[in-house]
Formats: sequence, structure tokens, C-alpha cells
Amino acid sequence: MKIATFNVNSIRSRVEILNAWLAEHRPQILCVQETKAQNSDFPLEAFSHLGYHILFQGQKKYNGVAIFSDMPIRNAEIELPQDPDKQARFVKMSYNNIIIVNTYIPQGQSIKSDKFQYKLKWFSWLKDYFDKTCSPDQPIVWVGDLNVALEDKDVYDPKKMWGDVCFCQDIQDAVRNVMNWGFVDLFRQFHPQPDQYTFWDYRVPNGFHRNMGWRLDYIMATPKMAQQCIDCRIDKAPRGLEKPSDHTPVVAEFKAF
Amino acid sequence: MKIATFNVNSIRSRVEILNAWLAEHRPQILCVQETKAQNSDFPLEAFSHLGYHILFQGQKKYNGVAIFSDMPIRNAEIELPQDPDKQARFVKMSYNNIIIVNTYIPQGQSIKSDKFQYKLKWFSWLKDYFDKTCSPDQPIVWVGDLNVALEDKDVYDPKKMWGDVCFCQDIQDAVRNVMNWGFVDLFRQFHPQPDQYTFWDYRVPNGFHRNMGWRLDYIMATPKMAQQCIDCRIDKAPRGLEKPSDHTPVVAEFKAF
DNA sequence: GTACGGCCAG
DNA sequence: CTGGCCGTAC
Repeated sequence: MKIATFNVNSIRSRVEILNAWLAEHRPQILCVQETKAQNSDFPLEAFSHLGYHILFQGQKKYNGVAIFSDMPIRNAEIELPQDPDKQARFVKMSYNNIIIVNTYIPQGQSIKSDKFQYKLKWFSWLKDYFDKTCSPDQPIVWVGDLNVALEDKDVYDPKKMWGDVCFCQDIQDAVRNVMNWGFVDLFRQFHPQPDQYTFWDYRVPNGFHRNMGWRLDYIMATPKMAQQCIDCRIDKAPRGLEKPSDHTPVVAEFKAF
Repeated sequence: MKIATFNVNSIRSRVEILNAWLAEHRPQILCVQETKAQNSDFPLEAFSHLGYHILFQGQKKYNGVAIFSDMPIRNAEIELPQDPDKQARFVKMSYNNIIIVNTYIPQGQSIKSDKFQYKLKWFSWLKDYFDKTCSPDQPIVWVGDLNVALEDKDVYDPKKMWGDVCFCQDIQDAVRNVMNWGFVDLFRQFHPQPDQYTFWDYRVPNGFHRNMGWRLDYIMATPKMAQQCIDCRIDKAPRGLEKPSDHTPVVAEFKAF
């Protein structure tokens, strides 16, 4: 089975790309971030012909997450209970016995802003969520745009970027703290090389072609799940199409199912 | 020879439609209104392959006029000297011995607004311009979006619309006053029927298909010029394309040249 | 650079 | 409804 994650940067602007990608890859699960659409504006129609069940939670202008599932959605949750702001950054469901958690972590704006504090707290709330609702020996997949580069090789210029809201000690510690609960980074299990990115800032001129990117999108899995994983890869193909997102999909393939 | 007028409602949004239309019809002169682009943003490149000479005068957000000419622009004027606001609503040039005047008349907003007073004045300034700069026995073509329906048959619901800034006594008098200087309405010379419109308000649901329109775009000519006119027609074809303007072109065909 | 949403105007 | 533009966020 295939589980994928893709920050689409507006689902309404990415209908074409998303449809093409789903039709080609037919993952059992696709988790999407930054849909940027209120639930009433979610373009359900545009995807209906593909037969996916879709769980989505949006808000006015920012954030927004969704899960495309080839099986009916079970045990849906559409917010992180610990988040007092109830921002649209969390959706969870069950797929067979697997728990799927899709998150869009706050970017954090600047190190000394309230938004960065919110980002740090969000990771602690998420860890608390896992503590209270499940156990590391269940099959759990936690995916999404974490807005963190975990290691030097996850940014194109680590020296220059060190201290960024997505690449600093505090934020790496925050992710590691959640991972220590029981998650492994599936991509790094298979691909230890540097320069493997999932995000290229639109504002960096020609950033994609010069490969000036960041690895911010992850598929994390508990050991039980990770053992079943055959491969995890970054798919750069959608960047070749018209009006690409600034992120690109990550796909994990599993033996079972 | 063909002389045409077309309110494009943003020239940058209408590059495709305009290019297709010019390539098909190849008028000697096309006068365009509501370009909605500052001169520095005028998409000159987009039209370069057609070989037209282009005279344009724009401003930040509103108005803006242009003339596409198959011969070099002579005697260019880019403002109505009488207008103290110097809004981008007037361009004039010579084509052989013909004077071409392209105007985008103010809409007027509401009858008791300053903008309506400005609209009335604009017509009087224009008449003054003709008085001072030329004579009715010259070949003159005055075209544009006049934002006036001249007769009952020029609106889809004259009873309901009477009193509108584009359909009331004062404004009809204002146009007639300029016409009395020496212009005839070329379209009406050939087509006396009702329900011949050049504008359909986007806000009227399905207005175009229900033909709930207005005739606001005119090609006016002095007698010398009018005698040469073989036909004057409204071309609804551009309304069939993607992203149509709310106006559609009017074309006059002349014997000479 | 790209997207949304809110404003103004027609 | 459609357009431009502005502010905001990433």
C-alpha cells in the first residue's frame, strides 16, 4: 500500500495537479496540507470521479488539511484537542488497523514572535495527544508539513539558515521530542544522501532548478509500521507541471495490505 | 477599410481574445477602452507579432484607452485638454486624412454624485474640443464606450432603467449635443432594429444569453465619413471565448482606402 | 512568487 | 460577476 503527503498550497489552485497525481499513483492514502479553503469552499466535485473518500478541515484563509482515502473514513477527528486556537492543522482517521495523523505545523514567522511559541507548543500538544490516545506499539503513521529541517543535510545552506524558525535548536528538539515517543523518519531509512528536498521557496529565484530547497515534509511511522515499509521517496514530477506548489509529494510504500 | 471599437475591461486579462480578434479581422484601426493598465504595464510584447502601431494612455487602476493602427501613429494626443483631472479617457490620432478620436466616457456612478456631474461636463468638454480643433466637414471618426443608451431600443428594459446614469434625459441630451456638432451614429444608419446591444452587465445572471444588454459603444462619424460607410455591425463572437469582456466589439466598414 | 480575502468600481 | 490592487502570510 502507498501512503503519501503533499502540501498543495491551496487545493483550489491545485485541482489539476492533484487530480493528475492521484490518477497516476492511486495511493491508498494521500494527506494534504495548506488547502486554504473553508469547508464550504472545498472543491469536492473536482475529485469525485476518482472515488476517494475525503476528510477535510479548513478555515478561512490559511492552513487547512485533508485526507484522501480509498476506503471509507473511520474514527475521524478534525482538530487537535490540545490546541486552544482550533486552527485547521490536524486531521486523523483509521485505515484498517492503522492510525493516520495528518498535520500542518505552524511555520512560526520569526523566532521571537508569539507564533514561534505557538509552534513549539503545537509539537508538545501533539506529543501529549499521542500519549493520551494511542501507544507506540500500534501501527501509526504521522505525516505532514512539519516546517522543520531535522539535520544540516535537510537545508541547502545550513550555515546561513541556522537560526531560522524552521531550522534552529529549539524546533529540532521539539520534533525529536515527538519522534522519541516512537516514530522513525521513513525517508531517511532509505535515503541518507544530502540535497533531498520537498520544498523550494518561491521567493528564491530559480530555487527549484538550483535545488535550493528544504526537507520539511515527512512520513513518520511507529516501528511496527516502519518494518513494513519498502521504500519512501520524494516525487518531484508535479514541479514540472503548470502552476506547481512550492512543495512536492513524499510517498511511502508498505508491504502489508 | 475597417475601424473598430472594443471596451476590453482590462487589456492584460484580454490579451488572448484581443490577439485572436485582431488576427481574424485585421482592422486598419481598433480603438480600445478600459485597458486598466498604467503605461509601464501595457502588454506591448503580447501584440508585437501582429505589426500594429499602438498609441496608449493608461492610469493606475481605472480607465485607460488605446488605438491599434496598421499605419504609423500621426498627430497623437493623449488627453482631453479641457479635463482638469487628466483621466486616461482620451486618445486621438490621424490616419491618412481621417481624425480618429477614441473616448472612454465616465460611467457616472449615481445621478446625484460628483461623478455624474463630471460625466456631463466631459461631454461638454469634448464638444468644446471639436469646436476648437476641427470642423464637421473634415473626415472624423469618434468612437468609444459612451456609457449612454441613446434610445429606448438601446436598453433591454427601458421602463426599469430610465433614470440610470447611462439612460436618463440629461445624459442623452449631453450626447445629442455633441452629435449635433456633426456626427451620425453609424450603427443605426444600417440597423434600426431593437435588442442590438454591445454590453451585458456581469451582475445580471445569464444576461448575455437572455440578451439583457445595453448599446453603449458607438462609432460616430462626420457626414463625409458616414457617406463612405458600407456597414456597421456588432460582433458578438468574442463573447463565446474564455473570459469574455462584458462589452463586445463594434466594426464599421468604409469604401475608401 | 504565489495565494487569499477584502476593498473599490463597473 | 469580474477586474485591479492592497495587505498578509509563507
